[in-house]
Amino acid sequence: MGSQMKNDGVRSVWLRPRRASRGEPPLSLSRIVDAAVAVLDEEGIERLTMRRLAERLGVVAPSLYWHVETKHDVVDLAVDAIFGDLTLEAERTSHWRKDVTAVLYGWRSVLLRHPWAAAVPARQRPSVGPNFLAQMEILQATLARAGFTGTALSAATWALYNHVMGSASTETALHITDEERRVGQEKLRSESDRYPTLAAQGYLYDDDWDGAFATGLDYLLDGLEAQLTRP
Amino acid sequence: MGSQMKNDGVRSVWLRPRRASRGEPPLSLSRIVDAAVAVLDEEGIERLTMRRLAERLGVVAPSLYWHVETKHDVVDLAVDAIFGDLTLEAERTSHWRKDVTAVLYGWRSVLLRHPWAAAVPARQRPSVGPNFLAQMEILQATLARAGFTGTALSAATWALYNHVMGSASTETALHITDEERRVGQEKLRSESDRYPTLAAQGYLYDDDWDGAFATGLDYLLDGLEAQLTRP
DNA sequence: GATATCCCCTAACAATGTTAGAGACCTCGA
DNA sequence: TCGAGGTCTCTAACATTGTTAGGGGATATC
Repeated sequence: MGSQMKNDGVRSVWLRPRRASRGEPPLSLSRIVDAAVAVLDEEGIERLTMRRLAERLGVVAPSLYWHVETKHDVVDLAVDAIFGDLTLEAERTSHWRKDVTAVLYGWRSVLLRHPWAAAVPARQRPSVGPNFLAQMEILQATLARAGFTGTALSAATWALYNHVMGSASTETALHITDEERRVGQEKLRSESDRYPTLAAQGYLYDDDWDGAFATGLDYLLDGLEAQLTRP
Repeated sequence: MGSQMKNDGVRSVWLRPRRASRGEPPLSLSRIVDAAVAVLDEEGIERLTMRRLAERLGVVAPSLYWHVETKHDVVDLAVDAIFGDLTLEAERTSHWRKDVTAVLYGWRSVLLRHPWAAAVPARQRPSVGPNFLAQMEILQATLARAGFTGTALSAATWALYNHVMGSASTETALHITDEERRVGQEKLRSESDRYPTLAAQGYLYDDDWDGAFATGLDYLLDGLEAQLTRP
């Protein structure tokens, strides 16, 4: 019954951690964001708590609110931070397909390295941090250079965005244990009269996500290319 | 300060709602799911709580746990339920593109009518309820009939799935007030040196989501068609 | 040396998902 | 008719969460 915070109240001054022995302050926005990314990577998004985050920084939860307005801010900042690892130099070869592909594979690598990230835009709000906007700029500039304009450009951008984000998010959300997969397969097969195609095809077991991503992307790019050469 | 649940404790037996005057029991799985969909539609996903859900059913929260194991179950069931409105009869015209398009627009209409739904698969787990599986079966059967097999079939299915889900989820997550949009536009324009293409293009303001969805889908289908006619 | 500002602290709050366990009601066999 | 068991809802409580109110120490500024 409420036994977990009692001793904190009695903690004597001598044992209290002295304000960060020297130099750098214990807290700063960038330290918070770095710690948040670490927690998210190691423990997943549903384990990211203001208290856990604070603990990792040697601080208590309310202290974070001096630097941050809300927990959503932390997550938004974390998402944007991981896109900061990507290059800002768009490739500019003579093959726009290659250039676009390079950008998107960069995104994908980020999203797979930080499996919690793909779901965030759907969860609260599409990212509009500087790092992500920079990536969007690169993508759209590449497409514009390829010849897309107006609504075609907009549609192409969103289609590619959705493919990358959607693939990563379903893939990471579907990371299921082999056991669960076996059970699901069993169940699907037992109802193969209702789902004949799914059962035959092995829906959800085939886990060649990289292949599915690449092939799907090729479909999309084929369609985009056709749009360019046609009208 | 804690004034909203106090009178419940004193509520006399006479005022206590008598076990559903007659006939149907107050609770059942399907009544719970229906109520959940209603709450989600009216108040959004972050306002769906077990207590609110229970209240709508004239019941208290713990009672729900007799029928349901966890809140995730409720949401999963709600997602599957709304796909139950769709037809189970796949169209079988001679144009597979039309048939596929019909299926996907059905999905889209469901997701737009229930704007909370698109984010759920990313949030917790892709839907594998019977209604949604039935829709997947229809889609994949249609594609199979069109000539796709093996990994191509799988990639096509996921690409289309991601396009529909991704579009709906970014679109609903991005439903921003005009004010927010204006501010964002302002900011982007003020940094147009950093994001020249985005600023020129009007990234995030152009809100012709239907157009973007349709055009993007056409790109994808063009690519798929090319794949079919080629080897 | 006083004052203000910055930054972290303790304490507490309301809200949430969920569990433990009591008891009302119904069914059914003896 | 009685009682046992099952079905379902209740009250009570818990731990955990995001967040706020406000105290107070350190540091800079005059």
